[in-house]
Amino acid sequence: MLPLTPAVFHILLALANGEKHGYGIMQEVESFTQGQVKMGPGTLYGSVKRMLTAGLIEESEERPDPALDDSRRRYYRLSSLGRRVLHAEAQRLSDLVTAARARHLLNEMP
Amino acid sequence: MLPLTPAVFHILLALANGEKHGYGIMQEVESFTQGQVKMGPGTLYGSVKRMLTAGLIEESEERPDPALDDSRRRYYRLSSLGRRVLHAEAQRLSDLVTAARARHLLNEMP
DNA sequence: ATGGATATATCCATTGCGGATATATTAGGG
DNA sequence: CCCTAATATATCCGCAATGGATATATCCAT
Repeated sequence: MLPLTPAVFHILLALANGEKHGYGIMQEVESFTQGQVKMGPGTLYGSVKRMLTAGLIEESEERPDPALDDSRRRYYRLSSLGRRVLHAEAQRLSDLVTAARARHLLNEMP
Repeated sequence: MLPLTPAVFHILLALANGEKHGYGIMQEVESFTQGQVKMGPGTLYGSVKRMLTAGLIEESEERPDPALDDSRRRYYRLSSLGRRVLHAEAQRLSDLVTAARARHLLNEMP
């Protein structure tokens, strides 16, 4: 299942903080990457559909305070599989970063 | 230009240690990832061709000691652009790892 | 000399990306 | 109240990347 595509990894990472709706994921990814990664709707909703099929995420039926809600929204959360996959991918990336650091390709420890 | 595909990143990382030939890159990626990432010839040579076009790598004319050489081999090295791109991608990944760690998705510092 | 590993190359089906487009709803200003 | 912009989801489609299959040639050890 690994490596994950950047889109899938960003979506999982955004959901690790708690459930979110599609558009919210898009915004969080853009703000997190300071606008460097702009996920268009095709990528977002296409990825979400594939991730639902793969069992990485689940649609949540819980709605927040109706005053803050929007009836159009569909909320998603990590599945336990999704959390495990995210963990494994983060570990894989961490190993890559360590290797890059060993090759003097990075500034010192964050 | 970022994010890089896993194949391109692995190739750049393998070349950061010094110039290598295609097959050697394949072996290094497989051993580095403990067999988790197996880069087939289609991916390797296809990626190399694209990376030459993009100016990330250059073919090297220098041959090692003829006793250790193999006339079929084609050696590649990082270009200065390739090194800068690799640096930027490593930094990007490092930021992702930091974010993952903040979300308690990783074991402590390596 | 023969076979297996080494080495490069191309083809192609499948998949993922991402811009364009469409449509509906919500919120806010005039 | 109305109109617009932002929000929100969804699909289509061209393009690029992946990776297995295939092909071919060379090197090395037995």
